[in-house]
Amino acid sequence: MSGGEFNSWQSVQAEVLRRINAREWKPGDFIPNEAELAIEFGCARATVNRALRALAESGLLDRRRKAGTRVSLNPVRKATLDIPVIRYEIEGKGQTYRHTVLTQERAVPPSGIQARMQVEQGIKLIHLVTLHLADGKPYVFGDRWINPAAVPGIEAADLTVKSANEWLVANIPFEGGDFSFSAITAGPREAEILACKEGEGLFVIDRSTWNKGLVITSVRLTFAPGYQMHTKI
Amino acid sequence: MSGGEFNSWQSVQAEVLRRINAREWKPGDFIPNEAELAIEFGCARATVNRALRALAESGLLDRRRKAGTRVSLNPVRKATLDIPVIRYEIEGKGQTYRHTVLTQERAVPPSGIQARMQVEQGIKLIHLVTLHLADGKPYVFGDRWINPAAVPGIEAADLTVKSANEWLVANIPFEGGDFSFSAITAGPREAEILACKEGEGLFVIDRSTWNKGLVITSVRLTFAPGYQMHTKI
DNA sequence: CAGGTTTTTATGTATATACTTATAGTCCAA
DNA sequence: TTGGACTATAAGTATATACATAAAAACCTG
Repeated sequence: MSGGEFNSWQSVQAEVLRRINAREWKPGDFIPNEAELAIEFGCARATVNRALRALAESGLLDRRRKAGTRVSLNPVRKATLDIPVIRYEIEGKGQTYRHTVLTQERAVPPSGIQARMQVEQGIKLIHLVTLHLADGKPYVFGDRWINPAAVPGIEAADLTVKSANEWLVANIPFEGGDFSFSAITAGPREAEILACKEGEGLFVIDRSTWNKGLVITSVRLTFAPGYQMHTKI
Repeated sequence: MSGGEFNSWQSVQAEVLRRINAREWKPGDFIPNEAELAIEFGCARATVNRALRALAESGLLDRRRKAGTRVSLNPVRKATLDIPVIRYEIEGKGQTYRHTVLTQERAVPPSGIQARMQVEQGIKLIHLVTLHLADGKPYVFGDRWINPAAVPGIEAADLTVKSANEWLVANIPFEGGDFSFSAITAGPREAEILACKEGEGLFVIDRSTWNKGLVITSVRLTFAPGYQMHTKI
């Protein structure tokens, strides 16, 4: 034992990874505890802790107090994906960005939205339909509901200049958000707005964000055919 | 100054978050350095470091040596999503899981797969089409290519018992993976396998995983209509 | 003043030590 | 045999200290 050349948490992490990959430690196995590993690696326990904590965060190890650390049995892989602002996404591809507001109104939301946003029945919300274009071609359109009670200042904002999303990101802090990703079949409305055929499969992101218990906004982004969201582990 | 009640990195993190949300520190602003915050909060610099590091990892702060720490200008929100094993996903909903192998063959892959998997032209790979069912109904089907050179033992495995994915997860370590999410329009083949109508929008995950420079497997999962992938920030 | 060198500084990390906390396991009593 | 109390243990965290490292800023020098 006591190799003694492990003097950074990254090197400890690499060695632990190596052992997992080499199946010296198999899925489900308990690995030695921090104190033992610290002795073996010739470093402080805090260094081992740092390495193992990072691996646990990425889902490769399961750690529980008193129980110990084990190699994940069913490694629920955690992919982290960046939720970009659409303008940056388009500009990042070297295309020119433009957006137009198709409709803007105050209206009582349909019951699905009303429930999702947890507002009382009959309350009017801001309803905004916008189209984002890349090099002049439809890229994605957003059907968005905003709760004005949760967004001071929204009434005064000119959302034709900055998109609603950008305005909200810049002006309203938020605690969290729900995302769901799915596919829909293009109906007449989607086909017209996105200039695609009826019956095409379209990628959809539904998102709501909230702050201090209030749902700020709920939006459905419907992307033009061919859109891909990409990520790596 | 020197409030002095911040004695855990979580409480420091909460206070920093509060200041960001309250716009005491605005996007783009530099915040005081670790040493100053440690004095103000009445804790050790390591504690401040732990709190700020976590916030930086989640994308809310930008940190650079010597330059300092600032509130992110365009907070690229990072959502982490769990990539589940399909069986667990189905069983987690209380449904019964079953899977069938539709076809299994060794074949030269089409050029797209061949390029993606970085194998030489003309090399035969294992091609596997499987259908996963929830409560007897089609849930998702997988069109998978496996590089046998990267997967010792796959020839001997009986993939009709355990699904290919489960077998691979349990037996072959991997370093990383590419994921992409998109929507397709159901053609005759998809409609038949998934028992849906032609022309419906279907959610699709394309994934390849690799280890030691070799692409192990590349799979396209095509989900039955209505599938949603969910995540929170 | 351009270009390179040195200094300064804020974050990054390692370590020993001490204490906290969750909890698996054990023990005991009803 | 069950269920609650106790205990031992492994991870989790805080702290002071020291040093490493990247990079901005200041300083030369030709």
